[in-house]
Amino acid sequence: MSWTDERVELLKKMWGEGQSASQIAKELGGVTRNAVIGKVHRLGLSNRAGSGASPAKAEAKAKPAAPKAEAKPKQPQLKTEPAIKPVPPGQAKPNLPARKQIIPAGQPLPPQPSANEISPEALAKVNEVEKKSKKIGLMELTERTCKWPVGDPATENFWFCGLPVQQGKPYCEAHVGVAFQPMSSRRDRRR
DNA sequence: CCCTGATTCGC
DNA sequence: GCGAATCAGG
Repeated sequence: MSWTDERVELLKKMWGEGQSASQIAKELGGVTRNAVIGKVHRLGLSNRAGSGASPAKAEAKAKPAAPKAEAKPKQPQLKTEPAIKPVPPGQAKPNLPARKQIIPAGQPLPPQPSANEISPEALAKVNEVEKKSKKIGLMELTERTCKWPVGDPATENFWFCGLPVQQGKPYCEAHVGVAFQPMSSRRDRRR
């Protein structure tokens, strides 16, 4: 892949938005984050690195509007999540919405408002992932392992997903998908 | 271990 | 110019 104008523009845009190099690379496709970083540097879009060096770099842009107001974008990953509706993984084995209300043997779920609609895609994904889950035990849980419980805690066949978590989240990507939902739009997922 | 950007240097 | 490898940090 080459750096076409469009790709460079997208790069600039995303970088300006504080997106990480890996995210940009992922979006662009065909390039690694290294490529993105390299390009960023060549474009002179370098960030103010706080590597202890004197950041006496004053950026003087004659730009009318500089939409950059991050105090210290050390971890720009933390974007303000839109309102989310956490769905506690009460039911160890996510079942299809055949029977709506399921009372798990373990802990009683807090009164679920009603709608428990999870996108079929997400559910399907979970089912697939479940096969590949590491099936780790409670002891093996770390900060980076998906803590989604599978099975009945009261029985032998109980484990945790254990796949790499999505950064910042307690679950892997698939399980994040069913645990967190955008407030208003359960419909349409990008990608 | 996961991630981040920064830099180098052969291509 | 490009980007993998490496470096330095969280």
